[in-house]
Amino acid sequence: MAEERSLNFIEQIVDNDIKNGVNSGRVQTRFPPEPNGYLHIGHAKAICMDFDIARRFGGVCNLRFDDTNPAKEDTEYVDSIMEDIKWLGYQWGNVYYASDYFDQLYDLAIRFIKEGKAYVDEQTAEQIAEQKGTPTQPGIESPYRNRPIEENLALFEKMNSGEIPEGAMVLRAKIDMANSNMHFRDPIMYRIITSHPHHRTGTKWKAYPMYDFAHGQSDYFEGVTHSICTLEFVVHRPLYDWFIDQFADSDYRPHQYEFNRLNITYTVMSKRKMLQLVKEGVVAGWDDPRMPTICGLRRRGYTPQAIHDFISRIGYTKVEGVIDVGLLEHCCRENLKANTPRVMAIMKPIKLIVDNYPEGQTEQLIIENNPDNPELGTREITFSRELYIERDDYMPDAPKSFFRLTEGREVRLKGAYIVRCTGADTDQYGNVTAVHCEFIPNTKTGEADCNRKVKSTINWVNIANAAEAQVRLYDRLFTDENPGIYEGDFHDLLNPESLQIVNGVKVEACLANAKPGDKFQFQKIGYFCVDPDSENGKTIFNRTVSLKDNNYK
RNA sequence: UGUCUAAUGGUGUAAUGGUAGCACAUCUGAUUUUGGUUCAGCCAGUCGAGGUUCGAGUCCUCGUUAGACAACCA
Repeated sequence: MAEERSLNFIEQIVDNDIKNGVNSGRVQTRFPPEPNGYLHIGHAKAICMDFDIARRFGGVCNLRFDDTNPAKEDTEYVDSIMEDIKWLGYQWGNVYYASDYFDQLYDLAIRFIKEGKAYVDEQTAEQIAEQKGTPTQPGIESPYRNRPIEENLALFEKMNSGEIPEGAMVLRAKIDMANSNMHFRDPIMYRIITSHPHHRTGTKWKAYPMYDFAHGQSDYFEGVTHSICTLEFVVHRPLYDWFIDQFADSDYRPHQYEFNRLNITYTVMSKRKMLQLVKEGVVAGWDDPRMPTICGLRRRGYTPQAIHDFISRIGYTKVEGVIDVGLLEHCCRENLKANTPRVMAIMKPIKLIVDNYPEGQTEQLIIENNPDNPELGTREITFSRELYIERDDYMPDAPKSFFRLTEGREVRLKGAYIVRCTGADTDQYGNVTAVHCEFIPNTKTGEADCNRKVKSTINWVNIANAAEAQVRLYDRLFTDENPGIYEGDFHDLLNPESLQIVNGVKVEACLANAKPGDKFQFQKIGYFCVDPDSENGKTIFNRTVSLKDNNYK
């Protein structure tokens, strides 16, 4: 690659840190998902950042599950997260869990108490919230703030032994109730959770650390140098640094950097809303092809390459914006274009009878799988007197701008003859039941008259050996460009036509053997991927993305 | 009426004090055995006002606008 894109702002920081010998010039990152949902394309952006920084600067990226809230977390998610990261093409150095550090964090909390930097508060959540103040008003101190150290120690131990019920007490850092940064107003370090066992430690612990008391410490324990996250954590950074400064015993420090999270038009990128869509059955599951989850995109037919291309094009900055979903689709087409066979599928079939082609006769034609990529080879298709074509490819009394079949007009049947339309049969209601045509001899590829000019080439499949398929046409889940910021109920914005199922689609015989995950271009229609729901004899195709919009239709 | 973060074509991003460039989208024309692709072209931008400088998108000041933050979530 001759042209090298410029470094993004975080890569520049890492580059400078190495030059300046910060943390001995070491680079260590981590991807820290909470195992409480499936990864989505926003996570993919973070994954690419964390892993690519490590790869590019000769460091390591570890996987760390931020599992400090047993009420929300589950091993189901751990497994899917690992699968999705691997699918994107990355391999972590080590797998860590924040829960691995529960002992260390507990000891650290005790140290904070002993140093007079933490206290047990037994007010209700509401009282604590009230005393927190507002951004423009300082908070007020808890009446328990100056409890003797020995009492704090004893109560904290009880918080974790099960003697104190959930919600009755918390451990708070004693910092500054008037700080302009709300996160410094005596943040909660530990809370009690007894209603849900932890997915790894079971019921061993009753008190669990909060994010702010766990994340930075975990980074420190592991030796992370660059702790990269999204912009909403900017306000947490001073606290991240503060906690570490209280106990760090060397010059080494992890540093947090933040980039803009990914928003895409016509979709939501919040785990909470996605979970809601799944639970309410609005979509069929986390891997529903309409979901922006990694597994959803995979099932939809997106490739890791397409996702990487997309991520590299959108870049990393500190500006919050919304990416046009059209860019994602562009990257997908771009990747699939040369890598998928192009086949013929007829969505709304109507019979085409070639009246001057002998009844009972067939011929095998050789057709390229992808004219843009000869490596994909060729295949055989069967031509005969009776074919299926798209109903929309015939129009009686068509205007001049219609390039396809109408009485007297000629089109090419893709990979076969040029035919002239001679008319159509209609039923008693005037509906077209079959189209008639005559083929023009010597117009097949390579034959004498093959260069005869026609306005259009249309798709067809042979009736006798066509395979039948179900096609699932997916569209955007929301009708609004930015459903994420809609103030009302987001159900209002759901697109009722986000899934359209088409049965009775006629496809080339060769597709009868297609396997889940196989990808094709249905010529003139779009890119399709075989769905795992397919059964023997009933192939289901998901539309990954349509071809760019036609001028006509 | 707090703190923090940011502001470059419609959208996303680059230019690291020295020619404002790229991509997507839109539109136009050519090519095409996909009304796809490809190729060529058009349109279109530094939030505002001062200042520093030979020179400012970039540095400084003051505005304006937008977003984040007041979970026992992460």
